[in-house]
Amino acid sequence: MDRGQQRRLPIFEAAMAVFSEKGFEKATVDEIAERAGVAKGTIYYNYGSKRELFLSLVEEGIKRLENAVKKEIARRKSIPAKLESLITVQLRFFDDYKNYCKVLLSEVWGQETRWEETARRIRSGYLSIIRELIDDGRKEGVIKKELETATAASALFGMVGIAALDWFLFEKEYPYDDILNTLKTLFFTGANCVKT
Amino acid sequence: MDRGQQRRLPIFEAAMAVFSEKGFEKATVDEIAERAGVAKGTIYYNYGSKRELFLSLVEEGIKRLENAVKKEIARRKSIPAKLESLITVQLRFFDDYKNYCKVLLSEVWGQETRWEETARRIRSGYLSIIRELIDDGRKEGVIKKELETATAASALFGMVGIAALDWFLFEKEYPYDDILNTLKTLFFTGANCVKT
Amino acid sequence: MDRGQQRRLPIFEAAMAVFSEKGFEKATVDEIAERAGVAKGTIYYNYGSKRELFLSLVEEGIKRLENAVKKEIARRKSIPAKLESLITVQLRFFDDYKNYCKVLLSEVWGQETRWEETARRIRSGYLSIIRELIDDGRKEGVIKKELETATAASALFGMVGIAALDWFLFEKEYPYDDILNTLKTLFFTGANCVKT
Amino acid sequence: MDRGQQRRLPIFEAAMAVFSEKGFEKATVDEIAERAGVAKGTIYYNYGSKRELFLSLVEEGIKRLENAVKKEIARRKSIPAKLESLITVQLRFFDDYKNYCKVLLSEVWGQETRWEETARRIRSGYLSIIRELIDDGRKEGVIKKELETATAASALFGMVGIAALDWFLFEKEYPYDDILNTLKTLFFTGANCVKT
DNA sequence: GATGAATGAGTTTTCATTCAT
DNA sequence: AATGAATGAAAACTCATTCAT
Repeated sequence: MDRGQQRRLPIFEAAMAVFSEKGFEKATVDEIAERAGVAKGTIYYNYGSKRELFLSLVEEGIKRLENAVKKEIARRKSIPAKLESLITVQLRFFDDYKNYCKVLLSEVWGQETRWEETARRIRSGYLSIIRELIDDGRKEGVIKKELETATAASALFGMVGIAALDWFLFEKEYPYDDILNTLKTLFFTGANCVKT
Repeated sequence: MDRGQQRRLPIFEAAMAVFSEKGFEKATVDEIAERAGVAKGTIYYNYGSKRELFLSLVEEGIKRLENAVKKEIARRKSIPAKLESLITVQLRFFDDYKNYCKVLLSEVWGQETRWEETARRIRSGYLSIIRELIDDGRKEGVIKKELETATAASALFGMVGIAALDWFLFEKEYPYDDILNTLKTLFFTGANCVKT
Repeated sequence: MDRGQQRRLPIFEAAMAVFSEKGFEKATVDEIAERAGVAKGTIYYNYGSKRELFLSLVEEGIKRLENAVKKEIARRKSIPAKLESLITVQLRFFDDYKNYCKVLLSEVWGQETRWEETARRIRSGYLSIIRELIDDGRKEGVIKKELETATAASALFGMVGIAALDWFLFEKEYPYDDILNTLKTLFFTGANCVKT
Repeated sequence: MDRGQQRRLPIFEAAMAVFSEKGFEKATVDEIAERAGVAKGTIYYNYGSKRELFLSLVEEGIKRLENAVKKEIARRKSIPAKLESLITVQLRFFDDYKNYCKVLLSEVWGQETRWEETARRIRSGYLSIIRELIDDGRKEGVIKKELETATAASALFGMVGIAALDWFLFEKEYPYDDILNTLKTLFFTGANCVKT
């Protein structure tokens, strides 16, 4: 949402809806225009091209996720506490912006050739937040040294993201808190029972 | 590969290549035909439509993953050992079929409306293997009871899948074995250091 | 330049530049406005339409050519002297207004259906000046009677115009005066050597 | 007319008609398709793009003109006779292919930026034939030495071309032979009466 | 069985023009 | 008088699919 033009908001929201329902290719500018209640030309007047509209959407979303995460992390002292709120925030974000996350995963994570630069920026932007936390944790001795940082970061993102999507999109039988707890337990202490 | 027609194999492989490079929409039947070294009509003769070709590809792939996993799992006795080989096999599969996995993630996971039935089948097909293992493990007392089964299954799939994709597609600086070990450690014992 | 509005001049000049660079169709009102440093609406306020702007440009140009030619012609007494200065003036005009002449040739001479009335007026306006001179010359016995007047007029316009364009747009290796002399020699005494 | 596909000919001819009536920009592929009696896709199947279709038209035309001229020139012995038949052939060509010539002049001569390479090739291709003749004539002493070759060549092309166009497109009151004679007389002996 | 020329519905994009301010 | 955001008709081009050979 770069500037305050009132025309951009409805377009932005219609675009989010259509892109997440249809994917980038199947989404048509006609439909976005119709849902936004503006003429097709207005979209081009404001965004230049379908691709630009899409990218501005993606950028905006990731910015929101990063901000939300950074804000929460700053509040916590210990690394584990920071990682815990990262899980909480990412899960909530995936819930709040289901559609956006679907788009993110399917278009941007999937077809790196087409969104090359944007994809790379998004990935490294968000993942490096996680990576830094894990790295700091390893140095402080609260995170296992034997974990390879980058892999652990991707894994954390993946476990939260995929679990969230599967839950939001397909199964809803068990409560939200169960997911959150399961993910935290899994990440911090693993699946194995501690032998006593 | 339904039957043994020699025409189908080159088409199948060309399709895999093109779909994974371009995604379903951007891939053209013309290009698949050219790479397969057959005429465009031949594709329609053998597969009926672009969509059918794509779906047969997806089905075949998931069948291979399921078979590989089931075979390895059958060899192991204990649940943890079975889960360990599941991680190994899935990681290897993502490495062997990077392109296919990219397609899987971006097209099938992303746009459930369009591939609805197929997507659902794939997800529940593969995920239910994991779920069963986890469930059995909980009953046997080797997997933590407090984990919600479906979430843990999705999380396992997601951590392995996303870590694998990030590694294969973007960063390759650290050895394959590090990933494998990191993922196993993470899943079984978590990231936290054990206090002594 | 119909009236003295200061807004019209910059638009007029920007339009000349853009039309001659891009041609009528490829030229956009947006670009003309930008180069003129006015808002798009201002162009419509002053000229009504893109077409009107273009035509006013064309009219103005041809008026200038006609005036220049008529003024010089009036200074000379003999028909040959008048024709000689017509060649000189037309050549200079094509040099001074290269861009305009390009537009004239490509848009107005080419597509008579679209500018019908204007094209006809321009052609007959300027050509009839030449025709009259040739006709008078024939009557006076200084121009060959066997020449068909209209053809000779067109030919004179064409030889000067095309030679000028080719020189201004493509080759510049030989001096301006050579062209002028060559054209005069050619028109008055022809290419053949006089047998002695 | 590269190959013998029967579909290309009607498209080629419809394109010639539409381009010469409307000019390159105003001509629509839809209209060409309709007039050719084929589907729009067929045009793209055969020519790749509107631009390519146009250029293939232009190339083909200039090839025909060059061939016609070269053939006639080869038949004559003396330079003046060769130049005379050049005039004859060019005039006839402009008559036979009025529409093509209109396109040639208005699009290719006019907007050199857009057809750059093609325009340059056409111009130098045909003009260099004329230039060589004039150069040879100067060396042999049958063409006036004081004429600058390139200018004389452009002038000859221009006088024949513009006179032809003006006649074919606007005035038809006087017979074809008058034009031919007028042009020959003008080029070889000039407009001035020989003083006796 | 295989082919590839032909099709036409569907998409993105452009841009002259309008009109409320 | 001047502006520029908004419009929507029009155009180039793509490509899955068909079908005569």
